[in-house]
Amino acid sequence: MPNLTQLLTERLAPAFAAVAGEPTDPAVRRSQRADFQADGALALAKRLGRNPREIASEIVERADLGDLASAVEIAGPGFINVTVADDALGSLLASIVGDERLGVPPAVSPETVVVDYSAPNVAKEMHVGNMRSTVIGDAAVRLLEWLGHQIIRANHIGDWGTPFGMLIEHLVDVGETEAAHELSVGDLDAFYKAARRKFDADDAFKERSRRRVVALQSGDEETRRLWRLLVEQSEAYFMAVYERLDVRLTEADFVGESFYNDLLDSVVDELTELGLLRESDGALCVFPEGFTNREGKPLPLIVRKSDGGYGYATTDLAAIRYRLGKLAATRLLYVVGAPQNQHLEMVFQTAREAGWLREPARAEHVSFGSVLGADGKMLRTRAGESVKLIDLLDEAVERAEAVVAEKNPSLEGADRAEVARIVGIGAVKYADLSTDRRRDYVFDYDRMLSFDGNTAPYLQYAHTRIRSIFRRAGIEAPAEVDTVVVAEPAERALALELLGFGGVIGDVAETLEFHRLAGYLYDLATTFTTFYEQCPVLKATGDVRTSRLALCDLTARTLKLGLGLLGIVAPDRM
RNA sequence: GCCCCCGUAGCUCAGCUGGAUAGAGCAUUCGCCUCCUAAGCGAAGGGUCGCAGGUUCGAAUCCUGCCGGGGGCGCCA
Repeated sequence: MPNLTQLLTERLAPAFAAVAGEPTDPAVRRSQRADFQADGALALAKRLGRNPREIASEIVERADLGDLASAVEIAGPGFINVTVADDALGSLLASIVGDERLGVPPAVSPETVVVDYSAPNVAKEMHVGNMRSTVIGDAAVRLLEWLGHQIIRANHIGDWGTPFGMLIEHLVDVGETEAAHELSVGDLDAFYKAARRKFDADDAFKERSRRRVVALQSGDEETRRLWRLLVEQSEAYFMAVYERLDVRLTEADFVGESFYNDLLDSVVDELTELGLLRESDGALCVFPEGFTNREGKPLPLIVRKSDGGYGYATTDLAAIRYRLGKLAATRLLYVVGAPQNQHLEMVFQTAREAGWLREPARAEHVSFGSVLGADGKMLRTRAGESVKLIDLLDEAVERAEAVVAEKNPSLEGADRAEVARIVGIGAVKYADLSTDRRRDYVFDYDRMLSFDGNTAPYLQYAHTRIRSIFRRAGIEAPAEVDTVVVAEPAERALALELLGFGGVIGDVAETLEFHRLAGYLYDLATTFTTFYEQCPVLKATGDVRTSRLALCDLTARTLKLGLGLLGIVAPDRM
């Protein structure tokens, strides 16, 4: 069952086409004056050089809205206002009562989508920047998977490059057992910094590190073993953080930079054959169309450094070629911070020029802004260091537990701890997902854990409140209904809101603007509470009671599903 | 110098391909618990949509130029 906006668009489209002489978008949207308004007549009038109200009335005469609309009016300069018939609302809702997918069909043409996200660096702490990538990427994975796409999770961890000479030498100095311990308990920054300190202060160590890089790159077995130890211990730690965060990433999703090592030579070969490489200051570069440097000259993407080594650009090119070729993906999502925008666009453009990236395949930079502290600057500890993600999460859960303990003293022990975890983690994720990802946002525990406003706890609570209706009454939600009664204004408003879910999902699947889904869920929850205040459920009788129960259940399921697609759990009680 | 992102109520944010009197939450003020969880609901006040032009029936939204904030601009990733 398509969503209402789509349904109205389909019904109006023939009339628009007839008047326009060609396919024309009716431009249907929700309205404050009526249920929906179609604004297409105005644009059409401009194009035809005619009076918009006349156009609108011709369209209305021709349009066959059948039983869908109870009133169609022309207002203002030429808006077509549509009031949906109560019977239509009732039967549309009834049709999704028994549907697990709430009326949202799977994608018509499923794609293979690679989602590149999280990407922490080996032997480096996970911080809030990794969190945004992880949380947004996880939401993308959940949503697109639910829509039936084939998802390949790509955790492009930083497991290669010059720092590893230094890290391995430090590992040797500290001793494998001790180093493994340090890394697995999550003291990654200390390990990295110690190595860095020695590297900066000790020339002999620096020299050892350089030789070690060469050994690593030439495949020296002992060096590779030590390297793998570093990677594995770090991965074990990352997995612990992912578990805490409750995201879908698994061990199998670690496909680090090192994975592409063997493919780098062939990337250079292919780019050479294509004539895309040029030598510049000793380095081999691609100069993708449309990018210039500060002198206005073509901007290079350095494919091979003047010392013969490869950098991250080459790895990214190998990865995009691999994903489009070997993995046959048609959609590539790079959930990476905004500063990388130009680099990624250059990689995409190069892939186009190389013929790897062709329609209908597409690559998208799912860009995001920074997490700021209360001072409006990048989030830091009092000591000025970047905040460990795991500490951030622990504090959120701790604060959530205090709030839960205060609000609901009857919840104790393991139950309370579990609710605190769900609320705390949910609050952090929701704060991240509920504002436009491109913008920076201020990290504020008090606001994100508030039960008022557009927060996870508010939505989670709205869900539990509905569940408690059924629990207290000792009844099940109706498995099916013939129709849903929408006599009261609050019932109508809720019905319209519920039927908007599919449209939002489609929109977000395309734009990956998860704050729109968040905003929808918040609107739904507030619309529900109004309904709940004005329309007694358990005290109602007959069909009214049944349909109100159905409205409650549909709301709860929509909230649970919607939050679930954002990676947030909606508990039954809290 | 060039490029990208951002600028909306005191604060934190929405505002979907330009559409009707710019919406929430917090904070402030007022009202509502013999009634399905008051962890809630209702109402009020609060806006030169950074500034100035332009496009048009119509601009927070599109274009141009400024102002302010952040980021990027060749061998780190």
